[in-house]
Amino acid sequence: MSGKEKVTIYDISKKLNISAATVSRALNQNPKISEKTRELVAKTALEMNYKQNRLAQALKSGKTNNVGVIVPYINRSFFSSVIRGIEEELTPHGYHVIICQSHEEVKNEINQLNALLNTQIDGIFMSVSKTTQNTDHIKKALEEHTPLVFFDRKIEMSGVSSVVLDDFKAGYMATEHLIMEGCKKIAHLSGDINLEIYKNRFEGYRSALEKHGLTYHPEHVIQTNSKIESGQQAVAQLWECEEKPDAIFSAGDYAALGAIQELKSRNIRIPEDVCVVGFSNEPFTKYMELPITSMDQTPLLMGKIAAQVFLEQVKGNKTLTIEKKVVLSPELFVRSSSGRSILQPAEN
Amino acid sequence: MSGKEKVTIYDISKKLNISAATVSRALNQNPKISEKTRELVAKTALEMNYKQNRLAQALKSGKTNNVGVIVPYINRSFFSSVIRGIEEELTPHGYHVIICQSHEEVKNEINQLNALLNTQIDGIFMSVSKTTQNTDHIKKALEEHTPLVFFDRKIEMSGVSSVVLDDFKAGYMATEHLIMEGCKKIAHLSGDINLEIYKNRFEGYRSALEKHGLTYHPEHVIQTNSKIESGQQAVAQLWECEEKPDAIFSAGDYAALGAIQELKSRNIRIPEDVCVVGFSNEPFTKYMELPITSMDQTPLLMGKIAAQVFLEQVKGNKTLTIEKKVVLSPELFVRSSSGRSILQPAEN
DNA sequence: TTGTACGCGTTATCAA
DNA sequence: TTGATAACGCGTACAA
Repeated sequence: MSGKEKVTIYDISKKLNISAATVSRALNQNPKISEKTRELVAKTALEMNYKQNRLAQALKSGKTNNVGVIVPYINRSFFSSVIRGIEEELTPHGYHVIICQSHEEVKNEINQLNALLNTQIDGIFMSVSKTTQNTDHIKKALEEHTPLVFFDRKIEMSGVSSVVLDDFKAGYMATEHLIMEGCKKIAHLSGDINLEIYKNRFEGYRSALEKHGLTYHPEHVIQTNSKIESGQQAVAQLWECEEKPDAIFSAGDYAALGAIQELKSRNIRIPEDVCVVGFSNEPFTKYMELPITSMDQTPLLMGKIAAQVFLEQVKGNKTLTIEKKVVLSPELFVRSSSGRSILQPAEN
Repeated sequence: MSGKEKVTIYDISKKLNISAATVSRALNQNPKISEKTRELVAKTALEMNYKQNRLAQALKSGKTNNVGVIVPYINRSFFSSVIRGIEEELTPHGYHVIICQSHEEVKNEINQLNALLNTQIDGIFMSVSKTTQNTDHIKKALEEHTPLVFFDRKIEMSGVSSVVLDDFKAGYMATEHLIMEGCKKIAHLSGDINLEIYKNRFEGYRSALEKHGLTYHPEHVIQTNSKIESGQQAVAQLWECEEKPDAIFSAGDYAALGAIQELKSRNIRIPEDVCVVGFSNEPFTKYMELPITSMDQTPLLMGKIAAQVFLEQVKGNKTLTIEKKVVLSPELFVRSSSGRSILQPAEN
């Protein structure tokens, strides 16, 4: 009903016969303004349906109050939960979160990153794509002095903060759990070893084997991607070995699911004959008829901490860049796919 | 290495001893500029690592080249696929997509909507939250003359375009499929009837029953939410009826999953004793040991069409608002949970 | 306590 | 073909 065209502080100032500066000050709770005018302006602004033009404000102040998040996919439970964590922490501080997907393609990652920088974002949170080898685009971004926080999948560079999972520990814990369940020949479905996280999970697996005096069989380690099919193929390949595994620790839930499907089709009992552990604690792992044991990465916490690191960075002295590396501990949710000792199905 | 501070067209103009206006024109492929200066400017801009300040440009032009998408949750396969569709269609036109979540809360929906409008977005795509009854915030948004396109969950208002699924048809198809499989007593797990989509699915269900001469039992319709538990409870409730159902058409996949879990725990065979059909074609439906028949909402297409509707709107005459209502046809993926006649498990 | 004037980076209009 | 200048909407030193 009220105004069709955008109303500015100038319109308000004309109506009230005061200067635009006064209106601006009144609206921004500037202390040196009379209570009377402040109220009058507030009232009039409301009446005229005034909306602050954040573009102009941002252009002036150099701050947009927007932060960008770049993730491979938004529909992975892990990533969407991290985003949720960032949102929850940043919203009270007036920040708005812009979400971008790289779809695991560096090309998109570069585009999204540049788009965000061009839009004059106040900070960037990112988890690099699997195909990111060259890091020039990230180095260039750093030159712009936009705070950058890596989470989960980081790239090692000085001056950049990161919040990641202790993937080594996670790999170690998962493997040790399988050993405790009595497994002796534990196979590992690894992810792309180019990514630190998968390398660390693998190292943790290997270390646990060693610690417990189990021999490491290189042919029991199969590289998979996050697809169900690759888990199926991995099992097919593993069962060609003369030494068949009695457990599988998968670095991803989807591959674990595929492995389970393939094992079942071969009439191998789970967990009696083979125990399976996945990674990420995707919701479906607990929905399954045979719920899958999985490693939780505490994504909500990861997002919140990443946001806190960012806030410290912008609140602090701008000229000095602080580098903060946070490492979170994983949590194993033991379910029927590996819980031989569990009598009743777990609640989680 | 190059520049620490932001370089502007003014810096370039000083370096080349030409006016900033000329630089701007050269950069914007303005026809009345000599080829020589154009190249010179382009080269210098690159050298100086010039980046256009989109904020300033947006302030000037009134266009940000950003569009906003508001969905209840980003980690639902359906919504993330729609977003993907919008992205694919809009990226080639230079638009960038800002994603927001309402978490099914009107309060958040209002906040996100206002935040987007304040950021001077060029258009908004939205799927309203379940709790949205009052539509004042949307009406207010319309007054700002920002193109708005509803998808999936719309609110009926004149002058607003929408792209939705033919939910009546979907409900009808699902039910008819069950009838074809020989089911006579089909129960329905409905969603929140306040939302048009769920109401239409229910109407479709009812219409199919009628068409095929089956009696409608009100006690066979249970309202559920999108949680697994509500599906379990619904079955518990249904099996208290004297007339036990021999099929279940659920308006959501999660409720369908819960229903299946409960049926199994009661040793009821699927699909022999009871057939189950879900809705949304969430990925997990085909991962299950017993894959679930589900209705696909062609989300990718829905996103693309919504984007096209938006493009038509901004390309066309601004003063006249066009209203376009697109209705898409659903597609049923028949799987083991209802496919009695299927001998081999379906591929999809 | 309030007003004046300027700048943020860009583009568009008018002259030259 | 190019230059000078105003304008987009806001915030803020400086002056009053």
